[in-house]
Amino acid sequence: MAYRRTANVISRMRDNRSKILAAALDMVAEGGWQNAQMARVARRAGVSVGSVYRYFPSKAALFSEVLATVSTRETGVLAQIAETNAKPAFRLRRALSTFVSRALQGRRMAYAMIAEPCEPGIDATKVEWRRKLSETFLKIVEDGQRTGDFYSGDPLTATACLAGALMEPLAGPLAPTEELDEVRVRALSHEITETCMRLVCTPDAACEVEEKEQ
Amino acid sequence: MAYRRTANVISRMRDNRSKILAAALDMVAEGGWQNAQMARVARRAGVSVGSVYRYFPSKAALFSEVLATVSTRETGVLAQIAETNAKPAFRLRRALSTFVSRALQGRRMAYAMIAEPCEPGIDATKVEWRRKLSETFLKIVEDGQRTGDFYSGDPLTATACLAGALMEPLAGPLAPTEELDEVRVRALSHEITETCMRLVCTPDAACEVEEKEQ
Amino acid sequence: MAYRRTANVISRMRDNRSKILAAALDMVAEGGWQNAQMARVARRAGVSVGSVYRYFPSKAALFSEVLATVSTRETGVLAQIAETNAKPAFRLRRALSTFVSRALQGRRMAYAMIAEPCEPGIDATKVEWRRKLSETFLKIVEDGQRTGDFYSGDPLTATACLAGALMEPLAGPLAPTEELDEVRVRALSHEITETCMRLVCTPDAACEVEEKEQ
Amino acid sequence: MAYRRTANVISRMRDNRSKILAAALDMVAEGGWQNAQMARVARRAGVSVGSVYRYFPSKAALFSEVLATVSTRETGVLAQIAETNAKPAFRLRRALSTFVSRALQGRRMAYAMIAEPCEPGIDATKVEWRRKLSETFLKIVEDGQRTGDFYSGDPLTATACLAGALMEPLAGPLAPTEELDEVRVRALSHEITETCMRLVCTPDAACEVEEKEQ
DNA sequence: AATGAATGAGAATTCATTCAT
DNA sequence: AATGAATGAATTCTCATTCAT
Repeated sequence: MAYRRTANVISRMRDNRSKILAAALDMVAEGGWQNAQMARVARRAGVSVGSVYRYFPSKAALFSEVLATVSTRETGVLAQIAETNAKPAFRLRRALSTFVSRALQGRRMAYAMIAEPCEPGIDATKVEWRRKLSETFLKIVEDGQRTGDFYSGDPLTATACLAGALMEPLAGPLAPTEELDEVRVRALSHEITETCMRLVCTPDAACEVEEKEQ
Repeated sequence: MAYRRTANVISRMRDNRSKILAAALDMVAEGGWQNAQMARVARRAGVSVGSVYRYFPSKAALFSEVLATVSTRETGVLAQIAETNAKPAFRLRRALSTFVSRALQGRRMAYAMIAEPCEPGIDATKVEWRRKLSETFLKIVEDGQRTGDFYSGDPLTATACLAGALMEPLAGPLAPTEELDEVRVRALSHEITETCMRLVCTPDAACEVEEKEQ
Repeated sequence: MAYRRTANVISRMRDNRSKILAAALDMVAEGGWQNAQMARVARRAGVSVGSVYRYFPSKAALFSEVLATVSTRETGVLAQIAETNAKPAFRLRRALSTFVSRALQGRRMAYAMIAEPCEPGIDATKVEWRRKLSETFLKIVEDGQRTGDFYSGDPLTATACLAGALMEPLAGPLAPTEELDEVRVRALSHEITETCMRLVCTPDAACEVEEKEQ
Repeated sequence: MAYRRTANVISRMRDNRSKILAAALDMVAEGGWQNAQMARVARRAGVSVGSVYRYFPSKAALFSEVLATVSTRETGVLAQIAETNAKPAFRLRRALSTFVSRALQGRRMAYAMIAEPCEPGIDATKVEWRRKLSETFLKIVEDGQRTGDFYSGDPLTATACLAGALMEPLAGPLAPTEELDEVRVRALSHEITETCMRLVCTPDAACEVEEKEQ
């Protein structure tokens, strides 16, 4: 009995923690960082404000975790691509276009992650997320440098540039006010991907891949 | 007499407006957007809160102007480089490394301009600053495409990528917590510049320039 | 246990809301709309400013409710009289004199309700109060028109005129600066009532009633 | 020379005072009491803020005078009617309908004078204006009582009631949000006038007059 | 007499966090 | 463990009035 009760309590706790985190994530996904007040999160999660503070020591901690969650999800998708055995240029192109496509879907959240100002306290985690995103490209870049398909040079700088070059041209189009049709999305996606490719990939290697893709 | 009186009043007014703007700019340069409260700005400028509102209709307006001032200053420097008659690749390399160097000096301000979240009301101007920065590279990129030194493709995407690739690898090092020595600054500067070059510039054209530079 | 706890909390909440409302009402009753600052209300109610905002979304909302409370109280008294089975003229006279008497007691509040300017945000409710006051007379007037004791004509205009004719001669005497003795109060009350009677009631019907009253 | 200079100065002073007063009046006539800030008045009058304070010791003083000006203008029109030799009931009806018509033209100003909350400091003058309006009817009422056309009773109360009965039903229709067409204006005007007549005028006397008017 | 820049007290409102129950 | 009422510091913005020039 005692054991089961404990188990229930723990699982209820897990539940609450998850519910709160999910609620917070949803709010950001819908209204960005501005939407994010502790009381609202609590209400949305169906718990009290006090409970939010039981599981998260502060607002910054909660939303940092939200950011980290999304960060992990997105970099996870890219990491899978990075671990393939395909040619580095192929993997890179795939990773880049995947990032752009996913951003242009979940737009509001992507905007929050990429361009929207957030609470100063969450800031550090945002930097971390950008670092992680860079890192995701690291394996691909290193592989490419090894095969000679990619330029040599400090791979950390290269990947950071990659991340920036990927996000910056998205900032405008992701803005909540912007209207995006299917055609524009495709064009944007292609253009950004190809431009970013050049950042690390020699023209020859890049071309070769394109042929293979077809 | 009347003339001088008027002149004095006007110059005092100019003074005050400038003093307020300068104070606001200094505060951002020292403590980022977080430092930015109207009352503090007033005190620092040596005027009353009301006077701040005489010259700037709102907090957002004041700090937008701060942002615009820095933006104009920085893009101005780059624009001068862009208008040179040198080879596009040369101009580009010069512009890129100038941007990085200047950022790594005024670090706190650069961090505010590049990575730190700001008030939503100021955000619009921040977007504008990023757009202007992209635009600064536009002339160079178009020239380079014309001469064939640069890759073809949508120049607007290319310049946005350029801006992102330039700023992103700076975000980490600029963070107020980071320690930077002379050596690291140089390495960083060189590495970022060369990586960004590749985004738009064919390897041949890029090399050629390097020789010329020496 | 749990039940009692909940009950206590709820009753405490009711208490606080009431305390705040009561405090706000008292302040108006003592110093009119000028006395009405959120911080002062909070202090007087013995709660924090934040608590005031927990129960009332804005200053306008709080004081609108104050106004509505008084409005309901006063029109309630009159409505009871209106629903009597007595002759319309009798009911009307009774309602009018009751209104005047009550106003000449709670003078400061009556002044606030009748003559003192209030914040524009509260104004809508003040208009509503005047409308309600008119409406209170509506049943009596319609009954009187049916029995032929009252003049015919648009009853809505008649009741509005009635309300105005009732309040206007009170505005001066209610002014906080004015001194009122018992005699003057009586005379005023009688005079106003009888004058207002004539607005809707034919002389014959009015007289008849007077006899009955004695 | 000196004399003429003085004369000029004085006339310029008169000019300025008038200009300021006129500007203030216009502002109220256009946007009500809310529109009324000293700086705006100054700008509109084409003088400096300081000059406004040269001629009017305070905001309350300025706008009290605005109120008094309009008050005088309106009561003046009514006073002329009151001084006629026509039958009291005729004069009264004429005065009442004139008041209503004029109000339904200059609506914004009428709203400010009758229904809109104003600055507390102007309050006293507003009471005064209402008193003056009452007083305007005094001569007519006294004449009517003398001829026996009007009911007897305290004429001061009667006239105050008259003023209230006249203004109250106007408060709603004058609201800046309300739409008024020609038909409604006529109906309103007639209804209010006739209802107010009954306040002081016996039915017989009132009828007689109507015939004469035709 | 005129100017208008400067003043600064005040007022409303927000929301992360705490803690008694 | 859960609740959610209470807290109150912090911040922006307004505008009548003053006074040096």
